[in-house]
Amino acid sequence: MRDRRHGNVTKPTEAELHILRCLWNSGPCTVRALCDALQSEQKWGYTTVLKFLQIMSEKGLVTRQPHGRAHLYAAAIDEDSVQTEFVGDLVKRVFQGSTQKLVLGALASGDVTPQELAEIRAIVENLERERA
Amino acid sequence: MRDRRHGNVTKPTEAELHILRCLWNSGPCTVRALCDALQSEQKWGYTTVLKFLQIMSEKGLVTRQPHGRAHLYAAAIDEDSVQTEFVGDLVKRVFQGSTQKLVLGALASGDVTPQELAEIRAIVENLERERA
DNA sequence: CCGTAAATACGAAAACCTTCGTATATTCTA
DNA sequence: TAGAATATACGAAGGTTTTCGTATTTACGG
Repeated sequence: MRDRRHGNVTKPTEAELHILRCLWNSGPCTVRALCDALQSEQKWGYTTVLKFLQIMSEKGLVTRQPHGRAHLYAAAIDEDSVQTEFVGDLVKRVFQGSTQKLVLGALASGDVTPQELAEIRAIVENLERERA
Repeated sequence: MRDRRHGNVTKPTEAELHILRCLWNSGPCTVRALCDALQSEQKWGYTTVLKFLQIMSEKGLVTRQPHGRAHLYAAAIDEDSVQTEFVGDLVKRVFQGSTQKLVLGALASGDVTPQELAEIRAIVENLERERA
């Protein structure tokens, strides 16, 4: 098994992210169920999805267990870890290491609703209080 | 010329980012100057860097103009655009469209200094004021 | 028990990215 | 001016990702 691990988690590819998102949202699925669930965003054939799952299984991104004649696949890593990893990567690669710049960029680039802004402010204030 | 444009900007690859970072920091460079400047982070051969620049030129990521016997290459897109694009992409791909979650993730994952926190809070407050 | 449908395994083609090697053109310089 | 540097152009090898096609196995219905 190839091992591209860097810190602790393998960074999923684009296709793998699609599948993981589905698994995170829907919980463990069979290949068929995944295909159906993905129907709206991806027009993948059955064997394509299966292949991805096999690869992801090898990489340790999903687990699988028998379920009748088929298998149930489940995400083996949680969404937060992946998010944290991608953020860290992005900060290093395009924000020259500055998390602050990333946050600024996100706020600037964005469609952040007033409610979200308020929530973000709350979080920041919380962090500041915690660290005081 | 291949065209992978999605919104308006072509998303640079890993190697391309290294080069762009250099160009953003140093301004227009010859291939040789780039090689030297990259020496610390990348051990690329001359022709490798040249090849990247040729590809990037085709993609519209850099411009070039004659300069003596050689050429001067310059970034054709600014850092902010690229940062914005990558953030937007990340939000869509791993934060299910929520900029807020990205910001939260960044703050959580991170080594953000107290000063940076304060600056971020200021920005948020500013945005809130602007929108009020 | 047999054939049909559904699931899995295997392998491979095409695209993209990284990385050079080599060949060619251009320019100093001794 | 001939040879040595230096630049550029071209092409190709090797790795990863995406995407299926086909072949094989498994299970159920008649």
